[in-house]
Amino acid sequence: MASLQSFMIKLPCSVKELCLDITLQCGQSFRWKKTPTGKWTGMIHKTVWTLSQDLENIYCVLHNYSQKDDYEIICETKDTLNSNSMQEQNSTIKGKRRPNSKQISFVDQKTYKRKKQKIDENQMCKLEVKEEVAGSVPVNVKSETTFPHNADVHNCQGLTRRSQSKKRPETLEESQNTTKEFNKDCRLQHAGDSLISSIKSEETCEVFDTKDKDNVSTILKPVLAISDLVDSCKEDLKDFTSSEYCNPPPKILEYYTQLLKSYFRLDVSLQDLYAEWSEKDPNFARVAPSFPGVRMLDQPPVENVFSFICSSNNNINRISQLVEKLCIHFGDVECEVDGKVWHSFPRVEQLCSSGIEAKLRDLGFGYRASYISQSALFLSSCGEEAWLNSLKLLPYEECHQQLLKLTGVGPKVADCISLMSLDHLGSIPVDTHVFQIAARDYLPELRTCKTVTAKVYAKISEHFRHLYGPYAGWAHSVLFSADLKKFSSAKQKTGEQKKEKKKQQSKV
DNA sequence: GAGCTACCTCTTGT
DNA sequence: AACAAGAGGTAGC
Repeated sequence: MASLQSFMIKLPCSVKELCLDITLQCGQSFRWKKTPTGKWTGMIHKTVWTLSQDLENIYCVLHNYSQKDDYEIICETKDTLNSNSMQEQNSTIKGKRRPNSKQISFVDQKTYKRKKQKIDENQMCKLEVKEEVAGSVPVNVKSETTFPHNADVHNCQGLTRRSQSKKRPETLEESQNTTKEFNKDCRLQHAGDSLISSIKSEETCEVFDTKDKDNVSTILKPVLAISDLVDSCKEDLKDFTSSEYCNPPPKILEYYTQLLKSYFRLDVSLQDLYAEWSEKDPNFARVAPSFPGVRMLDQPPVENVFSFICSSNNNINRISQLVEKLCIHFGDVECEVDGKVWHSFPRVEQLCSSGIEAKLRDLGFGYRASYISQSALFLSSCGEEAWLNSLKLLPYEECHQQLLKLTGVGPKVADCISLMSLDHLGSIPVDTHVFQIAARDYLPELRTCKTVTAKVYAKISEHFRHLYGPYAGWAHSVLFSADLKKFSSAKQKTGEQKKEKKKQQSKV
């Protein structure tokens, strides 16, 4: 394995805009693992990250950064990033990206890894060029102190920002000062030490009152273990002063920052959308405060296709196990983090090998084994990821129809893929949960239906699309998260259910 | 075309 | 302990 380095990117992003704890375990993505310290480790395309957050920022540590990537990233993204930002400007209204905008996916830019293998032989020559491109930044020197780059590229529209961007330090002394300054800045400014200690008791979660009365209290109430959040933040402050991180050139930071922003779709202002949906739907308004920052990820389509083929008749835990098996047995080794080896999600060609169906059956995929092997062959014949990406340009209905050609992909899975990796943000995947929610809270006439037939499916998805508009799929995921069993403790602690619990306890 | 059922395996509930 | 039901469905009849 090439020598790999780590660095950290701090993304200014309110927990109201992105809540990792909900977003990463509400069944969109199956590869994020929560560490004992409450952080999240997982992969974004071929990069391995550990993420944590406090109320105002997301801290992202990249584990498998290789300086060998520099040259290609700098050269290949120079144009695409520019064209992307231009497209973003063109397609942005009041901090929101227009749904179905024909934006070039970040995934398309990430083919550099494969190309990288081809030019590895010429690496030395390339690296020399790289230094010229990168300018005066000493990419090969591991700095004594790390500077958390809070560059302008981090500026997300519609997101709250604590600190303004700072000038990059020129000398070691400057760097140290800036680091100190940054650490000071990075602390929970609204929450003093007394708050940090008091916040650990559960009661104070309800009255999380700070100088910022911008309803932080109502947001973070029950669903998050706030003490965990604060603990993890404290730990990150320690991490920032660590010398284990390298100091990559600004272009590289820009590239990876863009990768993160793209993955989390941070160009969309969630708070605006929540307000809009709450106005349209009292039920949403009731549920939303306990489930802030539930955001649709922009995931690699190939990974999504096979992950959701595994999802049929399975719960999230088991889907995660199956996806993990796919990666371990057919993907490439990327790096090791805290003793765990991370594998990339297999490419289509890796899922086309002979005898794969039998192997998958042995691994416990059951009847999904043949779906996976057939779909892999189909994708291989029609252009793999490029074909999937081309579906972004089609109207939603056509995209949906095309996806149904894949064996093992029915209406629900097709909608998951459309919504989570093909930019069709109005797609509503109707599963048993959504069916139950719809019958219970929106369409009582469905209560007599035993199963989700095509007719019922269409009725439910159209209802939600009409109710919520172009980002209906995002709103649906909030309702879906609120209904998930794993978050039921959050619901229990809210409102009347909490009172009922107390009553019952006092009776005993 | 609408509706029913088998399908793999694992977890959860009784 | 043993068994049934259900799990973010789909294909085939």
